[in-house]
Formats: sequence, structure tokens, C-alpha cells
Amino acid sequence: MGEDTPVARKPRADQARNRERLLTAAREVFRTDGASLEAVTRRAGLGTGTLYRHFPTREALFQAVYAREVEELEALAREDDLETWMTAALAMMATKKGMVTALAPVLDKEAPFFTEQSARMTAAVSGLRDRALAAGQIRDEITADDLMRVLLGLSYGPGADASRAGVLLNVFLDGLRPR
Amino acid sequence: MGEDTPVARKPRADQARNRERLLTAAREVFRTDGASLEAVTRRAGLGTGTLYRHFPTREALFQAVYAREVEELEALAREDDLETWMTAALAMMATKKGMVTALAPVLDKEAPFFTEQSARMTAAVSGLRDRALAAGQIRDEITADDLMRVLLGLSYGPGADASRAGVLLNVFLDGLRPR
Amino acid sequence: MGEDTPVARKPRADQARNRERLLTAAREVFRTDGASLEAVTRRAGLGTGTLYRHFPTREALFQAVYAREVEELEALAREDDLETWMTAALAMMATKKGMVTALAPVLDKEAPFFTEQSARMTAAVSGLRDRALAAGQIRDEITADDLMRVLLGLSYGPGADASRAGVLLNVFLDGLRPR
Amino acid sequence: MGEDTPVARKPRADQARNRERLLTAAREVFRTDGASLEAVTRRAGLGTGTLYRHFPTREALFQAVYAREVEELEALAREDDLETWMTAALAMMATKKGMVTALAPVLDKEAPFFTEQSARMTAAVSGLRDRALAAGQIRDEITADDLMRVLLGLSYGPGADASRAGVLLNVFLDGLRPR
DNA sequence: CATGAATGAGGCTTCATTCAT
DNA sequence: TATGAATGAAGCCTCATTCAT
Repeated sequence: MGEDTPVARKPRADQARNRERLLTAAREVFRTDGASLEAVTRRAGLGTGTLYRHFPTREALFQAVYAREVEELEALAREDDLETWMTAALAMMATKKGMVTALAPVLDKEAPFFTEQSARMTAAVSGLRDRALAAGQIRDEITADDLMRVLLGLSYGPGADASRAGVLLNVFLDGLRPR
Repeated sequence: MGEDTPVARKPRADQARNRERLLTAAREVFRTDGASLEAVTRRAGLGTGTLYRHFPTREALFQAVYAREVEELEALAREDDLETWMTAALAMMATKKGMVTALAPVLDKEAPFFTEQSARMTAAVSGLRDRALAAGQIRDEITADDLMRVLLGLSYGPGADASRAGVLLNVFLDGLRPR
Repeated sequence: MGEDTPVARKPRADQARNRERLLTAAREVFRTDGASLEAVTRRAGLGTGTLYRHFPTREALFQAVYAREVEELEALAREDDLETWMTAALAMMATKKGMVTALAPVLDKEAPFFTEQSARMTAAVSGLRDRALAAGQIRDEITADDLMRVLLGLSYGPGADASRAGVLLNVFLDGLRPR
Repeated sequence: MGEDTPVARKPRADQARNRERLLTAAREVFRTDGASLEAVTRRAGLGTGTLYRHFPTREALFQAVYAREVEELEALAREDDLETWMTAALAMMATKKGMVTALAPVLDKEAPFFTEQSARMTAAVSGLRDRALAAGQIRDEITADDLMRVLLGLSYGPGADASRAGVLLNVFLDGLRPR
């Protein structure tokens, strides 16, 4: 009796939970230990095969982690002010330094996936940049991609230091004003 | 007995030449193929053991290569004008992107060696920065280390693009002027 | 209560159909892609569990496929003439080279199953052989099993070549005549 | 004293011995356990890397083992009589059944190496075959490759049985006589 | 001193089999 | 009963490091 009541049915829940565990573990491992898949499964407490079911290739996992970061950044870009957004983005990026450091040398920058993500990010930032330009707040030779470059360089370049990045961003923003 | 008789004494020159060969090979390999020690010995045409005699650990070789890069940058900093130097440094750095990309993820940033190199670099840049400050050309809250950070970020940050770095540096330099 | 009421009883037909699908898929996969169970379920469009319900071990599937091949060969042996049958059998075997190549290294030749199948095959060929012997067409030291060996060797031995097997079979048949 | 006397110099000896150990281990493993490289190193009592230094790819090891078999067969073919040779070859092949069974599914038959070995073998047998043909002992439509096929089929085909192979070879040889 | 063979830990990946739903 | 997710043993291979000659 009660076969149709929503009791004790959970198979998909497991799967989703495992995927989440793997992504979380990956972020943690990447933040501190490099990019070993073995380390990820170990930390997730799951079998090797499970990782491969969810992410059939190395790249697939890296990309999934990366995509999530881009999403967060994209969400931020709904700000309506370029300067506010750049400051906020810098703060958020400071949070992820270890992970980016591990991920950067391991991602295949030629993959179509990468181009798509860049396009998404650029689109999100372009709105802010165009509005600032229209308002006469910035020079026109600086593109949305350039703005990303500055943020990424200040956050993840060799020698980057979160406690100085804000100051340097401000200098850059000053320089950005027309004249 | 007779340790000091001039019998078949291998000249010091040989040793120095091998060291040089290894460093050169390492720079070439790092520039194009990643950071495999085997590739280095292969390209140097020397045995594994010889590599280990000169550089007893992985890290030691990486550091030796790194030190040489710092030297070149340091030499450049004998310029007498901050802006000229920054522009020149950017150009030089563009030259070494592959190598830095291979080296960065592999260097232990905590090593005391690293602090020493930074200090050397900072000392070299400080002169330029202090002179610019004295001449009222730049704001005082920017340190010599900050200047390095900007150069490194624009050159080697994720997304860095040599063809845009110059433009971005100019924006930054503009922002650097007092007021 | 009501175990025997006609509620949603899955028809036997389904089960039989799935078994058939799996066997067909297995033959196709073995013919071209090796002997991976995963490939079989994928091609059959069924779940892993279903495969295991029908064939509780790897070996069981292999044997079922093998048994089917034996059946076909057995059916052929209703010919009434040894030479005609051997020629026809050779032609049929040429058809299955890929599958046999995949199956052979994977079957456990010690299994009792194997003895049974051999016995079946031997029984089928024995009739032909005995009749040929009675008619004075062949030497008596050659058994039915020997005849199978020759066919299998010419078809599936290393270096076997369908375009030469017929010629070689004819030589063998010539040699088989008494005197 | 005595640095120049041939004492305590043995490095190459080690290498050659290890290579031999690996080949021997490989033959033993292939004869009984399939074709796992791990099993080979385990049986040889050597490290993984040593196997890879001597045989940089899977194929390299398989080919080295295979080449040795071909050599033995080739040496045999210095017989001056086709029938004697075929009988002797059959006896030798009986010795290697397990190994061939393991090796056959794993060798890349398209590799140039394979073509070379076949050519060597064919060349060796052709002499015997041509002499027999000139002496009017065999039909002319049978090639040296065909002779190899028969031997291989009788020795290594599915169902092959050393105790019957001799009888079957004799039937074939009878059939081979002109008329 | 130079050489390069040997070592083995560690990472990657596949796939037969089990098991929860 | 069917499904497919999870598991983990087992194989492959690379490469930093050691060590015998």
C-alpha cells in the first residue's frame, strides 16, 4: 500500500549530491593541492568510477569548475556601475586565487568551451562598459576584454597581492577617465 | 698519494660549461615544452646525474633559471625614467611568456630564495620610483612592488595579451599622475 | 493478497525480446569492436542490470553467443555429403571471423559448457564422416573432431585468409582419399 | 691501484641481463596469464620503469617476443626438405601455444614490423617450397605463405590439438602431391 | 665527475560487477 | 523487473630521484 506516495524514492538525489560533492571537492583540492583527479575522488570520498561517470574527461571536470566561477562573476555584472562592479569583482576574485592558479595551467585554452565562456563574460561586461562610455566616464579605446584583463592580472598575475589590488585598481580607474 | 700532481685533472671550465648548457636548455624547454627535467637533459645532451650534480633538486634548477630572468630585468632598471623603464620592461616580459607560464606553477613561492629575489628587484625599481616621486610625477601610495605587480599582471595574468598590454599600461601610467 | 490478479504483469514476451536484443547486440559488437559488455548494453539500448539478469556473468553471455554459432553450423551439417558440407561450412565461417577473433581469447575453454557444445558439433559431423567412410571416400584415421579442427584452423588460425582457405581445403580433401 | 684492470666493471651486464629477464618473464606470463605488462615486471622482479626503458611501448615488448619466435622458426627452415621441415615446425609450434594465443589478439598486424617479419619467414620457406616444386613433389598453386597458414592453423587455430596435428599435416602433405 | 639504468610512487583510465531505487 | 549509478581492482604510463659503474 502506498506505492504511489512519495516515500523512499531518492536515486536521482544521490546522483546530484555526488556531482555536487565532486565539484566541491575539486574546488577545495584545486585551491590547495594542484589538479589531481585522484585527490578529488579521495576528498569527495567516492570511487574513481563515479568521477568518470560525472566528468568523462579531465577537461570536463575542469570546465565544470571553471564554468561555475564564470557564472558567479557574470551574476555580479548585473551591477549598474562599472566602477562598483570592478571593485566587487576584484573582491570576489581574491577569494579564488588558489583555484585559478591550479586551473589556469591545466585548462585547454583552445577548446570551444573556453571561447563560449569568454563570450559570455565579455557580453556581461560590455553592457557596463558601454554605459560608462556613453556617460563620458571612460576612454573609448578600452574594451570589455581589456577590463577583464586588468582584473585578472591584478588578481592572479605572479606577485598579485589582494591587499594591494584595490589601490592599483583605483589608479587604473583614474587613468581610465577621459583626458 | 700525489693528489696534487697534474694528472688528468678535469678542468673547471668543463663544469661551468655544463652548468651553462643546462641552464640554456632549461630556458628553451620551459619556453616551449613545459617543465620536464628529462627534456632538459636531453636537450642539453648531458646525463641525468650531471643535472643533479649542478642542481640537486628540481627547485634548484627552476630557481637558477628564475634568477637569471630577474637579473635581466634588474639590468634594465638602470634606466633613468620610470615610464621608459616600464615600457621597456613590458616589451622584455612579452618575450618570456612561455617560460614564465611553465615556471610559475612549479616554483615554491614560500622559499627564502624567492624573498631574496624580490628584494633585489624591488631595490632596483625603487630608485626609479623614488626619483619619479621626488619629481612630482607619481602618487606616493604606489610602491616599487606595486609597479612590478602591474607589469607582471599585464604580461602574465590569465588572459594577458601582449598587443593590449601597452595600451593598458598607458592607462595605468596616466592614473599614476598626482591629482 | 491478489498476487495472481492480472494487474500490470510484465509479459514474458518482454523478457524474451530483451534477451534477443542483447544477443544480437553482442554479436554485432563482437564482430567489430571487441568484447566490452558496456558496448553491448549500449547497442542493445538496455541497462547494465538487464544484461546481468539475463546473463549473470561475462562468460554466460559469451557462451550464449557461442552456442548460437554452433547451432548454425550444426544445422548446416544436415548436408548429405562431407565435401559439400565442408565447403559450405568454410564459407559460413568466413562470415564470422571478427566475432570469433573477439570471442576466442575470452572464452574459458575448460568450462563444461564447452565440452557439451563440442559433443553436439561432433555428433552432427559424425554422421557425414561415417557415411563418407562407409562409401570408401576417406581414410579412417580422421575423426569428426579432426574435420572441425581443419575448418577452424583454416578459417581462424593466425594468418588465415579467406581467399586461400578454399584452395587449402581442397588440398586437404584430396589428401583425405584412401591410398 | 689497478683502476685499469678489468675488475668490477659491469654496468652493461646488468642492462643486458634485465632485458633478458624481461623477455623471459614476458614469455612465461604470456604463456599462462595473458598479456599484462604489470605481470611481466612483477615476474621479472624489476621496477615498472625498467620495463619501459627497455621496451618503450607495449608493442615494442610484444614485438621483441614475437621476433624471437620467428627467428627460431626461420633457423629451422634451413632444413633441406619441405616435409621434414613442416613436421619439425609443427613440433616446435606445439611448444608455444599459450604464448601465441596471448600474443595474437594483442599484436598490431598493420605495423610495418609485422610485414617485415612475415617477409623474413616467407623468404625462408620459399626456398624449401621451390625446391620441392622443382623436384615435382608438390602442386604449384600452393605458396610459401599457404604452407605457413596450414602450420599455424593446425597449431593455433581454435580447437587445435597437438596430438592430432601431425596426423592432419600428413593428410595435407598427401594432398599436396601432384595428381 | 659524468653517465644513464633502475626504481617506484603517483596519476590516469577502463570496465566487470553490485546494488539502491 | 529494469535501470543506471557507484564501486574499486587492475592496468597503463610518466618522471623525479637514486645509485652503480
